[in-house]
Amino acid sequence: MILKIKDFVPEHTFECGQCFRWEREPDGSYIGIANSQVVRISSNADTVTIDGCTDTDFELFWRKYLDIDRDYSHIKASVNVNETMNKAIKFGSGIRILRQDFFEALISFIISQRSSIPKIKSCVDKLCRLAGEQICFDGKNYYTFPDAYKVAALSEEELRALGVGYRAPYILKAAQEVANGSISKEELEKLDTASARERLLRLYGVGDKVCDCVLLFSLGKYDLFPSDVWIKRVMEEEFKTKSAKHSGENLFGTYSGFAQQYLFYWRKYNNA
DNA sequence: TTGCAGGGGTCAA
DNA sequence: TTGACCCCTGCA
Repeated sequence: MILKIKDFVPEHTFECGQCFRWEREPDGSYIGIANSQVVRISSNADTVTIDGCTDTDFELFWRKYLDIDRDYSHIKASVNVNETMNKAIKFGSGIRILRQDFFEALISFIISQRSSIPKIKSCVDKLCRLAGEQICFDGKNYYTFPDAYKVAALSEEELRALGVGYRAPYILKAAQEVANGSISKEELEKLDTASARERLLRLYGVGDKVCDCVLLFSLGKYDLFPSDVWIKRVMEEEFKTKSAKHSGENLFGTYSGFAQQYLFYWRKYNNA
């Protein structure tokens, strides 16, 4: 599958902190797994190649997952409000916000709290190996993210053995609530952003940051501006404000999530 | 080798 | 508003 597309650089999209299951290969391509499918994505100039994906797979899943139909040049123009944003947008010019699975995002971002990206990836990978389904791609084995029933059936001890520490009971309770239907993607999708936040925050172990990441990266609530240490730093340094989330959402409105990703990626990885 | 600080937070007091 | 929390990594 070969696409003509602007504003999509695999490195920017898969390394900007929104996802934990895409790995860079020696040739610069990325292999990842979503929707029980493994694919390899590479790019040059205005062309993106997806290996391991049929036309049907693309239309049914990857088009939406990769946010192919969104006009990012319009978004960039809208959030380019000052010199800082201009630099951040140039630095992460190929970022796209993925539409990830709700349950996977929920558990992954619960795991992410007070943890580094390599550690998060390692824990998520161990969880998938423990409870996911094996898929072979290019001679190697990959594992799907387990569904809520599988995770809910694990014991707290099994989860702790993955290295998630005090987050084990958070993961277990969240999985149980999704498995028994007391919270669902469908329910949250129907709610406006404020109501969806209120509902998701009722989950034990889900605070402001995790909540906003889940809603932004799996349900497309783009008016959220998840605020972590990096965003707080950049908002304080460049925008002279201490209330990062509030200021970001006021400034960027319906495009807050995109602005947040450009700023996060720039502040964390631009060491110039 | 050992010790310690800190990492994409959240809960409870 | 503050301390505790689980585990791992990097660095004296």
